Amino acid sequence: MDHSCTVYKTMDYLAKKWTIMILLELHKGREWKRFSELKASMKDITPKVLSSRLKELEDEGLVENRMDSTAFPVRSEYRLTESGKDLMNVIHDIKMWALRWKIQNEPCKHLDCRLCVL
Amino acid sequence: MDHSCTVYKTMDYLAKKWTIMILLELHKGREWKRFSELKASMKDITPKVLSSRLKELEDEGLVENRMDSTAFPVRSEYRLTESGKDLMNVIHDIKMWALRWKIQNEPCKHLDCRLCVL
DNA sequence: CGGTATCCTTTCGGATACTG
DNA sequence: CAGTATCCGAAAGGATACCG
Repeated sequence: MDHSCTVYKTMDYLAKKWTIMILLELHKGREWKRFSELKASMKDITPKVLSSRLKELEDEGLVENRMDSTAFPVRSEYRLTESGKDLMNVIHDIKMWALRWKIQNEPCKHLDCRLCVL
Repeated sequence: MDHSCTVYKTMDYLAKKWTIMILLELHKGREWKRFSELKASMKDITPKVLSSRLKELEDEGLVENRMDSTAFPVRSEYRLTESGKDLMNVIHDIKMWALRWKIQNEPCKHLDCRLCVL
């Protein structure tokens, strides 16, 4: 397997567990979201996984973080970058493909599919 | 994590190791490709993984198989279905996104990026 | 040829406790 | 609050041998 393939590399982190959901949460509503807020919005995600996904997405340039260390407790927030927002269009294309060819699929349950911001 | 999300489910099998490469191989050149031919074209893939990926893709309706059991040795061939071909457009969109935002990436090495059928 | 069966290593992610 | 550290079980995938 060749990890130099740009498509492969992209899929590789996008498909990790929770990644899409995190992007989705960051895409909804207000820009900046706190760690605890993200955690609360995703039932069952563990802090370890959330932390490591956010770090990966930062490394890939899809997410940016700002921190206020002077505050106590420390305030840390995340949002999508421009490339992150643009990626949501691609994810939308994936959804459209799926709806074109997978009509027999059950609608998503964790979110109302019609309200899904994807 | 909710496995009812159609986007998540799609990403889930697309990002498995070798899947994209297999789709790419099926997308190139002649329609029907033999098992051994696919295997030979992907250095290092094991028969177990190739077999299981092809099965997943068949289950998802992206790939179809035809077999001639009367021949000896048995002749088995695979090709993309219509939805599989359509998915290549989505994969192309992913590539375009990556090229838009990841210009600093090294070009792919396993294939000449400019010749890549994606 | 076109796979399957078996074994084994590595990676992933869940659970939980802890800290500045 | 915003993570990190540790431990653990499950699952993925590589290596290899084998079979109709």
